[in-house]
Amino acid sequence: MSRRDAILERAVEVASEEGLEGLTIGRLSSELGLSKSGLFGHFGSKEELQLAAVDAANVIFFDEVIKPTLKEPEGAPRLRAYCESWVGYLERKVFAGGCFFAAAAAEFDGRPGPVRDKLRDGQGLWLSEITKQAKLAGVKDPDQLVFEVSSLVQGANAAYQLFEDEQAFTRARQAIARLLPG
Amino acid sequence: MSRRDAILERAVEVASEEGLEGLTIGRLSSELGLSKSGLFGHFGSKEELQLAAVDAANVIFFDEVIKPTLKEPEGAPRLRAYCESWVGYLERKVFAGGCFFAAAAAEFDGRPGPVRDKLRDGQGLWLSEITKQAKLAGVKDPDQLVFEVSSLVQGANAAYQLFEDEQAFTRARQAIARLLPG
DNA sequence: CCTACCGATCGGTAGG
DNA sequence: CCTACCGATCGGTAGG
Repeated sequence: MSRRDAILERAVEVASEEGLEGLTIGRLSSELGLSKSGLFGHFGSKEELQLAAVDAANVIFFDEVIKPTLKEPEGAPRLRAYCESWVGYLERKVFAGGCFFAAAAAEFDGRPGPVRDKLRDGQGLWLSEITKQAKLAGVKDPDQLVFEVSSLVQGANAAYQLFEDEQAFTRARQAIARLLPG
Repeated sequence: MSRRDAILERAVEVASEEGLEGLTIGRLSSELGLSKSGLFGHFGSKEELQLAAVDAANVIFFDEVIKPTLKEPEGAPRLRAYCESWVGYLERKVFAGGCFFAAAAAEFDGRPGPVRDKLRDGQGLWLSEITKQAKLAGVKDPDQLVFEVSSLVQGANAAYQLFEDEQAFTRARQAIARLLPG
């Protein structure tokens, strides 16, 4: 693992807990025991550091959520696996501060620029992949189903983060089961 | 309207767009044309300003969402009115940056302290009021219903804020209609 | 990768 | 409510 990767590992953790704006160069460098300018040199600007952190979080999401489901056949089984894996990713607390993407989207949805664009594109890609599986599964209104599943997953994350409500994951699973075909 | 109220009106707007941490005393005072220490004197600390902004947002939420529904009889009609009013509040764009509470909760859910506590208590009160109406309406699992409705409303807010998807409000209404009794 | 520095801004205070 | 100030920290640069 390169030094850059080590920085990004810590950056993603900090950002999930305190936001992408809380990712200050001074704080991150002192936590990792290198100078500000040493860290800065790996990225060139704070915005580039934020973009790199989003890329690193996207890789983690792929490894933790998507990759383990790829053995399931496309259509209904894959759709079901995506949903279970997505809730499981929250339940396993992959990021210390809850879903990195929910936190980052809430923080940047009102700030136009490349960070917002990267977040939107990444989440858009994931939602369209679920939609594709819903279509293959013969769901009547795939966009509506994906809106509902996505809302329930986000809702479980928010309920757990604010109320420490562990039941939220079970509630999300129960609601999603009612929506899936079969 | 007192000067303090005028400050809070602007503070709530800024916080919905850029977060409660983006509410800097210097920025807010220059936007409102008074000195930093002049503004500071109304609150005493940044945290007190944030707490006052949450209180102000709670008042707006009550006036915009709850008050107009109080003419409906308790139980199923009130429950239905709460849901419609809650989605309508997003659709009407009461706050410039979307739901103040969703943004603030995402920002503070990882930061223990009085701001987080006030957000959690305010949202808890609202959720328990909806749950009460669901019980009166004879819903079998009121907590589950409220989890789902709340997720769908939050999901619509998030989808609109990140993707500018105006359809999200209709999708939330459609899903909620399937959950409500009658 | 480092030290040493820049101007700007932060939250907050003193004193009036 | 104001001016004037405090130490700390911000993102970023110069130079090695």
